[in-house]
Amino acid sequence: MIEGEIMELSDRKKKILASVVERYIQTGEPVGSKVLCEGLAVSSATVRNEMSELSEIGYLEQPHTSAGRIPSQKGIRFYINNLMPMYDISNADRFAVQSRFDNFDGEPKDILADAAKILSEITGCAAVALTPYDINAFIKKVEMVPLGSRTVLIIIMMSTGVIKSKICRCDGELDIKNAELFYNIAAAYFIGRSSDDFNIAVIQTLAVSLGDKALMMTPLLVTLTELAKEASTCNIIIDGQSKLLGFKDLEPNVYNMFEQFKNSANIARLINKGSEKTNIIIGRESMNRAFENASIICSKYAVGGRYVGAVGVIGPLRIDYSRIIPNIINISEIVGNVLSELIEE
Amino acid sequence: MIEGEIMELSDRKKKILASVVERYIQTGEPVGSKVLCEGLAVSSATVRNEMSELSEIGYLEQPHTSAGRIPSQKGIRFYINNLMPMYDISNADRFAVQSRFDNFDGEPKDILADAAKILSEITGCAAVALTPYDINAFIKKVEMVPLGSRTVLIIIMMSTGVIKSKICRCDGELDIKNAELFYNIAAAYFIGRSSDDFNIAVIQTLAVSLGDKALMMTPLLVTLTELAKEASTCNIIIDGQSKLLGFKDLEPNVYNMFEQFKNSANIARLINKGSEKTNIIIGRESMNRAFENASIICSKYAVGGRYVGAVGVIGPLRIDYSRIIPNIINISEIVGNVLSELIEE
DNA sequence: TATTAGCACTCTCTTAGTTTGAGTGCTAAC
DNA sequence: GTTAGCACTCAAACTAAGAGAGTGCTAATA
Repeated sequence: MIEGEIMELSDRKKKILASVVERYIQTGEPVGSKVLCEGLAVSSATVRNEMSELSEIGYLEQPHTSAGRIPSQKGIRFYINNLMPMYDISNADRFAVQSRFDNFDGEPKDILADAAKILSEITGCAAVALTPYDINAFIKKVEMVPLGSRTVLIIIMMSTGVIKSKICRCDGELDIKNAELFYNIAAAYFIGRSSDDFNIAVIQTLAVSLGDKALMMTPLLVTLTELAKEASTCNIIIDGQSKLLGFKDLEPNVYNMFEQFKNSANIARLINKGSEKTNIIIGRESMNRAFENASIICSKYAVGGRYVGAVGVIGPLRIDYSRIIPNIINISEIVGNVLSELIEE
Repeated sequence: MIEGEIMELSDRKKKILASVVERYIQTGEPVGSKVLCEGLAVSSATVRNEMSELSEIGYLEQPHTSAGRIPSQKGIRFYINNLMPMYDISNADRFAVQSRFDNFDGEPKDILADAAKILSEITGCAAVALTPYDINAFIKKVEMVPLGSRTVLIIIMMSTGVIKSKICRCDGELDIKNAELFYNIAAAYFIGRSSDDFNIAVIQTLAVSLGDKALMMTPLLVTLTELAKEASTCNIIIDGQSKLLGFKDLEPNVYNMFEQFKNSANIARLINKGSEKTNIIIGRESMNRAFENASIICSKYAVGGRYVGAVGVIGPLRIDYSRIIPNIINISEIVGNVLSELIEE
């Protein structure tokens, strides 16, 4: 065996590696040469020789000398890239999921919460969903609704379909004139712009130009700016976290994983990684200690032809990839379709 | 010792019980007679006799014959009711928390989320907060905002200060006339009423009376009904769940506890239990297996002079009661004040 | 040359036995 | 009522031995 790294594996080695991975995923136990030679027309000794070579090039490893082999993370990666059979999801399953989104009537985050819930149910793992984030998102509509004499609800709608509202308390009476001024300012400075186009400094400049109306308008504009920021940042929704408690492999990291889940930005980066639609992150590939024994499988959804978010599953390394991957892809496509319908009107 | 149950404990027994509870809370280890006799001017044998009697009446228990004593749940209950010193929270601490709510500008659920967060930080345990629930709550205001030609956002504001909004998709163009009709219906049938006053059946009757406008109005009214229901049900907010993973005592139940947290109604019932402002639930008193090894400490907050919700902490039985209780009470009072200010205008 | 049977070897896991130490309960004396 | 003294109990930490699964290596075989 010279230069294992770039060597093309023999068919028999591939078959053995695939068997080890599949058995390991099923049982969680190291796999010995004896059970493997049943499926191949060779003796256990031959299998042992092959396994020993697969160990040398880092695809298999041994928990200890007298145990069978388990696939290394590198081995799982090779299996996924080259050996894993890819079944398509059955039409029955597809429609079962689809039907849960029919007649959907709500905001993007509700759809994504549902998607995460379904995904968690199907997979038995934790599921993550990201709300749409589009670098080109802009404010589509701004509305205000007076709730009390000095309290208004400000509502913002983004081009991504995201809707957010926030209460704002004013320093003075909010009459028709002030409302009109607010709408004019919104139309002139906010609508059609992205949240990157303004910040507190811009608001201050704007406020100065308003003269004696500044005192009245500033809280409203600050709230609007905050809203735009919030509506433009991608939120993460997690469902079924507690299911991770059931996996022994994850036990040493489960607390850290839970802590990571609070760090939306980190998770979003992980889930959105890469430019491919579907992305699988095996253990240490995440470059995050909390997930060193976890697998993250995610699939981006497209709204209006652009990838703006993703849904995914977080589980143990020995997750049932070939069953779960098509399900995640299916849901990401359904979510994309539903969200696309929402904004096109 | 005749009839232990109703016997008044001697001062020495009280002192011993208190010492056992306090030491156990601090260390988590069974407490032996040797360490206890240091604080009392008696020998360990005397302490052993006393402990043996405290065990007989069920205030102490032994993990096994040759271990020290730990307080039983009944023992902890007695300690809390009769022996625990109650310190008041320092002014510095009080103001530190108060300052985090100054200039608060938002919805009740944001305040409660902040309260839960702070409580979880202070206590190192999971914290729960209930959004205001008032059996006498009524709809104070209804608004609608068109977002697209067939999409409107309906907004509801309750007498409790709770604000909710929801998107509704209509079957036809929503012109001024339809909007006016909607506002008229809202004023006539919804505002001033509680969510118990209407349901799908009422809406159907109402729809029939609308004649050819029914098709247009029904989705709006259904959404409004759903909103009223949602805004009237008490939501629970949980923070710091993952902190429970750190407590060994809770380990066997932590998965079940996490599952329970999804059942808002159950948790709400538990947290709102009793008529006292402050409520402590020791283990099995919760009548819920998931919490049989947990303590729940909660304190109700008042809005406009009525208890409408509560904040609380969930942790192990050996939680530091005397430090945590005043903190929970403090936060519940601050939350009540902030929420009361919000609705009075 | 690739494959295989055979066998010594390694290492975990289980079970049983031992020791240690903390802490108790009881008794008899104070 | 209190205490010193002592036998007793039990968990936890070690040790030892045996079983079992699975390996690596070697020499024979096709």
